[in-house]
Amino acid sequence: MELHQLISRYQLAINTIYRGINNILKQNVKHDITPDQFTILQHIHTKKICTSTEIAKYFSVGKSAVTALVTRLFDKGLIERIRDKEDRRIVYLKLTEAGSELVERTEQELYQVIEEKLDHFDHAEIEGYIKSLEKLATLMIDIEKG
Amino acid sequence: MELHQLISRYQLAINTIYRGINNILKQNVKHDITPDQFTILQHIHTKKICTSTEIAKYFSVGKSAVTALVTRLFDKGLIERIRDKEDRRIVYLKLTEAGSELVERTEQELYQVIEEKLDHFDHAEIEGYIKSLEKLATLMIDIEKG
DNA sequence: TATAATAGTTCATATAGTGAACTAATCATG
DNA sequence: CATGATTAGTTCACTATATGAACTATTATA
Repeated sequence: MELHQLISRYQLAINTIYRGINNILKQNVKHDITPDQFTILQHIHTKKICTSTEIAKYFSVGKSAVTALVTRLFDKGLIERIRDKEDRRIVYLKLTEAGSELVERTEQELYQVIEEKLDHFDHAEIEGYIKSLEKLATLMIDIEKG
Repeated sequence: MELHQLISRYQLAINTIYRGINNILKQNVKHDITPDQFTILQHIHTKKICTSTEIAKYFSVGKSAVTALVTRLFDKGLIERIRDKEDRRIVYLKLTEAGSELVERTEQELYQVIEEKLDHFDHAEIEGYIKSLEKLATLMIDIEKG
């Protein structure tokens, strides 16, 4: 099997999967925010607290894009900006009570939808696929570093 | 293993992988087009010929978004619009000579970059991951249908 | 033939991205 | 310790992509 062909199959598969997930997000992330905004909220939620620069690096976008996005979420009352007292350049981002609730409620809704859909399939088989995915993710990180 | 936890791991892995690919695209798709535009060109290239409506359905976006994107590609001389003679509502989209060349050249460049990176890893192992990915893609299509 | 449906475009508007120029704060070195 | 470099974040002008409603033109159908 040629690497060339593998890459092409890989690209097709990953696009199909990603489109599928994105559709599930589009159809189920309600509450007046976009899928992108939800992704950022989710990121802050798992990190508890973080900065714009961290988000920009993690998602590989410019800092100005993050400022704009964060401002929209701030205006909706979903995150707060807290200045560091030691280093006053840094602004920490943290979910507000409303933001946490929104993330948790939406995750629950998403899980319910996905679980219903996955219930017809063999769980052990699915777990196998996901382990492969995780190894691929590790490989991707290795590739990006070196 | 709970489904809930599996989904969460899945989401993290797929995001990592997708971000990685997107970065490779961003860094390597030159030639004055965006990654989104390249994706559409690639789609038309594999289909040989298709319509705006097909693209809109495939990528789950509105027809007006496709019109805008196609217009940009048309203005760059990368695709042509051909009216159906039987049904004059339909406009077929096809790559121009320049468009085909751009897709093929860019794919070659991408493959070269990725192959270099993958060369340090076990090919059989990678093939296993990709087979898992493909099964997951099939599962995703099943989920979307039913 | 009148009415539905379909393919695609146009328009107003919102979101998300870039990169350059900027402010403010901190670091680092001669 | 002063000055220059670096860092964090914002602002601005601009572009790309997305939505949905209203529209034109064409074809299908009852």
